[in-house]
Amino acid sequence: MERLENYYNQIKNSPVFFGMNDEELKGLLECFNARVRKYEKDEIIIRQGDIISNIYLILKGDVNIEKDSYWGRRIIIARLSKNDNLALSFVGSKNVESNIDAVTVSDTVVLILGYEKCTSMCQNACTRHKILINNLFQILSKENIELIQKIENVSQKTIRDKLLTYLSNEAQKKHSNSFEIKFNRQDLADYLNVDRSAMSFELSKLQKEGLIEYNKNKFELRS
Amino acid sequence: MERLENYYNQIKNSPVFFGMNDEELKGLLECFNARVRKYEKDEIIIRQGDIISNIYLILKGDVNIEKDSYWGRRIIIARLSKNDNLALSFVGSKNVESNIDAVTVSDTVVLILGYEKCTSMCQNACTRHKILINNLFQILSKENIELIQKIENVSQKTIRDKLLTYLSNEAQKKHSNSFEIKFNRQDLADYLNVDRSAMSFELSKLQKEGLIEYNKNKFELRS
DNA sequence: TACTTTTTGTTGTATAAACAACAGAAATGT
DNA sequence: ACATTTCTGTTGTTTATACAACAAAAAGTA
Repeated sequence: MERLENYYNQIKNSPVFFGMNDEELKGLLECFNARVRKYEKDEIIIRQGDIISNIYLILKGDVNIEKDSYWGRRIIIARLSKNDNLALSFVGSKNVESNIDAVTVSDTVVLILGYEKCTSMCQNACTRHKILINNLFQILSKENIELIQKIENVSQKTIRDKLLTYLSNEAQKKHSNSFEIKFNRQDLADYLNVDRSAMSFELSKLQKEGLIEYNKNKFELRS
Repeated sequence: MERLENYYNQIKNSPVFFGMNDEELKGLLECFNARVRKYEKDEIIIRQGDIISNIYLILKGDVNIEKDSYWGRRIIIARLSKNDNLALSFVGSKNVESNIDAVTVSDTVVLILGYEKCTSMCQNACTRHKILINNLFQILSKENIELIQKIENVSQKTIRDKLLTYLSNEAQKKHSNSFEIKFNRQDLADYLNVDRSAMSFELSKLQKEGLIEYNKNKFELRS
């Protein structure tokens, strides 16, 4: 059984609670009926159709945001990890059903906050709530920008362009030409929305041409 | 010259100012140095690389959110219209450059609010500011959900599936099997990320097969 | 260590889409 | 009303990708 206290420092430093002092944070965690929950690999945290009224903060592990298309083809919208939030936009849009699944990729620990209850109780009056909503606004902004970047990735017309766009963006995020990606080949293909084998083929072509080098999940962009 | 007063009622009823009384709204407009600006067709309101510190609210007209890909191919991320906001996520993420263009599709009127100035002045203290940030959080949530839906649209593997997914989503939004879309063919193709002529061909095939009927921009889904 | 399962890379073939070029329709301007 | 421009639909050809089937490598298990 995981205890909240084990993660206290991490929680305190997460973007959700940025700018709060200990007192405010502790008050908030109580007000929100904060609890920690553990999931195993391949468990579903959120399902399409769920109504979300909790804030989910990943404390440990990796989670796929997925969507199953009409004929069961899987689309990976995003890969989230430590300090990321799940389905925050459905907390903001009340009574809107989730249009995504959140599926664990590894053993995962999540902090869950009962958003609804607290906001109706304190009427947004307390300082900590003001800080929180400001933070949530900023977090959602970032998510938004990343979704736009993902749209850019999948909107390239060839597999080659999708790969190069994706890898360049990753290099930029990591501030280095050499970096590790979190996707395995199948997941990357589902993220870029292409066939895995065709993508593998294109990857080795890019390597042969000297544009990139890779070994398993370590990639390097060559000038 | 357009005057703010001409749009006062519309502004009052927009999602940005939802839940405010006249006094709060007027105070806010003043505090934000609200002004109205007119754009002609094909003008660029926001450019990639801009730092955004204003809130933009469309009062009249239509605006494309676009991105130019590496070799000048155009991607349409979204088509916005009356009561929608432009680039709100870049207001939330300070000092992040816009990664999109906002381009008018017709003559357009926009309300501009100097977000930065006001928030630094009033320190989030006033009631109206609390209402505002709550509203912005909800608006951003909706945008987020729509971006995910767009990802679903463009992630279909065939033109046919993209069209059917898009048209079904539109029908659902309009609560009717018969509806009008705002895109012309080229824009729709850029939105779905396919070749226009191939898309035209697929549309008429769908019509011949009896799945849809259309005339110009009016579409009907047949069971 | 040997065995099984999962992941990744390779190839050939069928298929769908991009592209180019054009014609007709619709909209716009004079 | 006419000319001009923009938009839409159609077709043939080229090209890239999905798909299937398999081999090799890596990871996991007994």
